[in-house]
Amino acid sequence: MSSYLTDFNKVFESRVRLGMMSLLVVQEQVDFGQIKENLQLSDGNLASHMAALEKMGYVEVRKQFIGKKPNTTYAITALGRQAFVEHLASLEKLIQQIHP
Amino acid sequence: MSSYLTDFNKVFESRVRLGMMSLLVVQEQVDFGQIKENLQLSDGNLASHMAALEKMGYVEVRKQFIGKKPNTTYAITALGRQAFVEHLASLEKLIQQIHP
DNA sequence: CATTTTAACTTTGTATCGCAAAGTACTTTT
DNA sequence: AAAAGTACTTTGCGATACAAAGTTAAAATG
Repeated sequence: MSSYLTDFNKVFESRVRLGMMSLLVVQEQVDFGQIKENLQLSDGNLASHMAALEKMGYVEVRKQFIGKKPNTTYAITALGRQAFVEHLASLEKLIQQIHP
Repeated sequence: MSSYLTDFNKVFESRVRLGMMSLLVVQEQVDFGQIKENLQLSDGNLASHMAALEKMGYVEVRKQFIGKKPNTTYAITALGRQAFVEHLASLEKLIQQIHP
């Protein structure tokens, strides 16, 4: 397989996880509600896709209380940032190869 | 969902189909063997992913004999080229938004 | 002529995925 | 006490991905 394809990260082949990482890479803290609204996901779907990113070590969870309400925020890890940036670089490379 | 994500084409969310379209968009004729070798696919996997692209009208099949051997080549359609270029444009847009 | 090979599939079986809906736990608001 | 909010987990089901094996038809080989 050509290198620019093997470089793609399997975990980012999902529209939902791509969207999550896109939010997390530009904003250091994103909470459950923001992600849910922005990506229009059900609670369960959000949780399971986010769990996949956590499992890879790409995302960290922070649980806190805001006032009296529980609040879950997510943050990208250094590893996650690196992996995502590399994935985007591979995409860019593919695009370059196709219409330089 | 943010627009740059809804614009993604579901059929191109697969590494294999992305690879196929990448080959087809730069080379007008690509045959079964070339694709198989380039993407390292089993016959069956190749055929079924290609069938998905055909079903969308993105790819055309051309069967012929080269000498005495049967030969199947694939070619991108105008529709396929358009869809793929739009998909790449959405990816590019995402990348731009993330690190302009 | 019979067997094997080649090309390109199709079928089958299995494992994984994606998603909605429902259920859970704990707390707060009413 | 009951209802609602937050963040899940579980369940169930249809779709997907893949390898492996089976199929078809012609060609090459013995």
